[in-house]
Amino acid sequence: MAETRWLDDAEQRAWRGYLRMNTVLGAALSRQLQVDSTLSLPDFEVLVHLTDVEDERLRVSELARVMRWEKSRLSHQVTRMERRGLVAREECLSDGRGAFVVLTGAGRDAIEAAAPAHVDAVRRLFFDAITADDVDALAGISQRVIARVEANDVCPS
Amino acid sequence: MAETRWLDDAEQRAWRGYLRMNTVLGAALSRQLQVDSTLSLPDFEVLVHLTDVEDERLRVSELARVMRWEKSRLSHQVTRMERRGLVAREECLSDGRGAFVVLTGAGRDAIEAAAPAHVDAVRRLFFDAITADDVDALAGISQRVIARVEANDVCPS
DNA sequence: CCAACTTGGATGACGTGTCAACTATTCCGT
DNA sequence: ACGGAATAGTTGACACGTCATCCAAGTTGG
Repeated sequence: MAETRWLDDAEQRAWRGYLRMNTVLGAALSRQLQVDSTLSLPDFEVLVHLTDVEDERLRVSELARVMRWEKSRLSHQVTRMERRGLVAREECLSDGRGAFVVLTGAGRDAIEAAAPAHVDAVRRLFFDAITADDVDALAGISQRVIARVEANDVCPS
Repeated sequence: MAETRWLDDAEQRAWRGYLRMNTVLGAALSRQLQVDSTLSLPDFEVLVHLTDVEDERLRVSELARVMRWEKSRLSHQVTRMERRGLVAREECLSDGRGAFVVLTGAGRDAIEAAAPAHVDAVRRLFFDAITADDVDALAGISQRVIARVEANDVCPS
């Protein structure tokens, strides 16, 4: 490998800014959820995907796939959520190995209560701070970076 | 609160893209470090700040301040790094409560070995994927969002 | 049919982060 | 000088993520 090319001034500004935006925005949104609701950000994501489907139930592996989570991560998360009654596990009759994750009434209540304030926070803290051009620019940047990273990874999906 | 205004199409694209860029880029960079070095991303950050100062030593609270980490978080991190010999704690003579975090030889070796590949990864996965205009746009977006979030928080810094 | 392989999922160990509680020192007003 | 408040730092409990491992149930080739 040739000698390392370090970041120039503009790049440093952008990189540090990006990192810091991530941390402060992520922290603010997750704190907002914890304060205004009974849900964490990971809880919220799981419940969003469950409410999105017909029967409010999904096979564990299918849920992991659409969320792009590792099976193990989802399994741990479901264990924690099950303990609090937000979801339930149910066995799959047609495949003895399989399991469903099922939305419970408490889970539905929780996300319905939490969603409006969360969306408001995203709008208030993010979209209200930037212009329509910024929105498009960011969408483009994201797509290009994602493509680059995934081309770099072993990416057999 | 009036009824919630949900995200429109362009906003959804930008938001999902942004979130996904965060996760894939963060995962790729932290995996790169773990594979090519003996350091994690948090290890790396701590060591960067220690190598940045004159004596390669900082008071715990000063280090926490410049990194914008909670004291508690830093204390846990230092405990783990101390266990691996990357840093050491030293008591402060002029203030009986205080403590220094000191870079060790092993810590210096570790970050010198890890830094080039990490910077290369940032360039390759991020800056090589976007244009100079994108860099400036992102810096601007970040600044505005950070300002907005910090205005929203209780922000007595 | 059955042994090898694959797949779905759970689990345990450990690193990381937050929050709340705690200890020990220093500071400060009277 | 002394008692209460602020400060420095650690600790423990718990949530979250990753990795490696394990197990049970399905699949498949001979």
